[in-house]
Amino acid sequence: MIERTHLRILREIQRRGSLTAAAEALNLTQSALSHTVKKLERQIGTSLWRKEGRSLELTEAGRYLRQEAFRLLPQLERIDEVLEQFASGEKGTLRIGMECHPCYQWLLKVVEPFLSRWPGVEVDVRQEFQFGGVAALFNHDIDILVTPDPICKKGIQFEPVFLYEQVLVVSQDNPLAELAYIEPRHLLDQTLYTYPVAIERLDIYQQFLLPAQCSPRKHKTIEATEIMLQMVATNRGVATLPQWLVDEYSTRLPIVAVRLGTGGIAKHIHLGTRSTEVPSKYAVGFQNLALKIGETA
Amino acid sequence: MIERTHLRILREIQRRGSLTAAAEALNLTQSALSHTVKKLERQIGTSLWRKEGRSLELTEAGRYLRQEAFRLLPQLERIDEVLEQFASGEKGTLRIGMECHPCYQWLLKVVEPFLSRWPGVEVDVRQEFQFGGVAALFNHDIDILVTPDPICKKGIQFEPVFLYEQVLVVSQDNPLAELAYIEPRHLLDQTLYTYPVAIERLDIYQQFLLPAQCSPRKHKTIEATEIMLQMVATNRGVATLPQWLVDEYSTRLPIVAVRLGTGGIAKHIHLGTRSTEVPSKYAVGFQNLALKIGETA
DNA sequence: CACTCCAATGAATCTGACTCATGGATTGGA
DNA sequence: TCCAATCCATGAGTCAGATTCATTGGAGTG
Repeated sequence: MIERTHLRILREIQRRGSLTAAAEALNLTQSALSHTVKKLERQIGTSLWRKEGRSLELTEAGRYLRQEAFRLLPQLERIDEVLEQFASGEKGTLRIGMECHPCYQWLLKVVEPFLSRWPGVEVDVRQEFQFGGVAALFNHDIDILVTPDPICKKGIQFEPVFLYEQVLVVSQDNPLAELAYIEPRHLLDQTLYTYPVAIERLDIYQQFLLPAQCSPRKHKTIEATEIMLQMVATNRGVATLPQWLVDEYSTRLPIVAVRLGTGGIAKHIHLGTRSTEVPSKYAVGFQNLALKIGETA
Repeated sequence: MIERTHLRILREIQRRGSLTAAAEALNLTQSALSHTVKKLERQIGTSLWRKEGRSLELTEAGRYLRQEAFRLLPQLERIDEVLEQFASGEKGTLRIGMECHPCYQWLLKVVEPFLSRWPGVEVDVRQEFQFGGVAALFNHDIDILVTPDPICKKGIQFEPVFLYEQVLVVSQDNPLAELAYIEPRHLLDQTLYTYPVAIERLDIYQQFLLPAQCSPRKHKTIEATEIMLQMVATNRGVATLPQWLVDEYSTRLPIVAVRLGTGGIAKHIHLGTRSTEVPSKYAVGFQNLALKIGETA
């Protein structure tokens, strides 16, 4: 069985021209190399060198093996390098799970500087979880969970990275646009657009409408943010979105953000990670970037 | 440093699904494998598996290494195979040196069955030697020397493989064609064609003309046998060639072979080899084939 | 002929790969 | 829920084989 050392010996003897010099290059004694070579030749049943004067000349089998050595050794060395990168945290894949629709817009802002800071790292964003984001974290399907609803559980830790206010978006033409803040009853005759998720996960219901035992005239779900806002802009209904997200669209669309209730609805984007293991360098780097961007926003 | 065993472990754990099963497949204890894996992980500084329940799941670095294992191991195993072929004598290159021009025709008859008998062996025929065929044998430039003039020397052995008669070739129109045998004086008014080699190596001079102190009217050299015989056929001159070679052309060309002297000139093709080393199986096979074909001819 | 360079070899040593014995964790079934 | 089975981890001890040391012998060189 040809081992890596054998290939290295072949290559080094070729490069240095003599067994003695090769031994030195390999940090071995001449004797060690001679023994190893003899053993290899005995093992494979054919000689690889023949003595020519006081130096060595490769046999045909030896020339074949030398050729393979020069071909394969760089590949093995490349493996070492790549593994080193994995070990140092320069290389890898960061799998990010998303549990809130608008978070995606925010995530894009973090991913961009992240990718240029960590050129060896792939980013993989997943949004559909059979058993929820926390389970996906547990199963190692993702490494970081982006969610506004941290579910404290053993082995999982959450860290808030971005504070924002959830607001009502209405058309400039909507009378609600004039109000200082919205009360639940204001929505009684409005059509409400939301992302298609369970009502339990919609803050507008949980923190605003249900406590006041109100409900909108109609509730429609839309997947795409852009289209949802176009519906709002043309005064077909109202929607709830993060303040910062509305700001981004309000220059292009005739929409207005209005506070929900007197104090507004405050939300935090949290990053969830497994607390049982040491995170990769780049995962930590991602969290730091997320925090930094959360502060400046 | 990734070693071949590491790659084998990666592959076997993948194939068998568990470390214990892989250990069995590799003729090792589960403990040995566990130790080796741990050591490897410590060495490269990153884990390759993580415990998932009671089985192992590859990490990203592990998946990378597994992929490389499945890519590289077959190549290493191929090397083992090829070296085995070299060792068994199924594979290699037989380098044949030629010292006589007409020998080439004879050689072709041997090479053809040789190539089909030894499919893994390359044949390399060389004809130009700076310091002669024997030196080429010594320098390992060739493995077998085909020559009619064995030069006994220590470390080289010769074996006769083919006996033939050297004859004079003349046109059917040439009066010499009627003779039972040629005497030296018959060539005094003939043009003699030979291959372009030193006169010392031409038997027609050494064994026939010079002893009788005769020489032909003209001596011209031609490299190609076919053209030489066409010159002879059109009665532009005469030539000396092996009997068997003339026989092959005499059906197509109006030429006749005539014995040189009363007893003729007998020649042997010899095969020279190095006596200091064990010849490869296929070299021995070549000699046997040469002998067999020499007998049937 | 002396000297240098290089490889081969035998004996001694020492590293590290492997085994043995055992424990802890997980899983499936009674 | 408990038991048995399965799987991996770990520490201690063993042993083969890789390596070194010391020496020899051959082949060029001046």
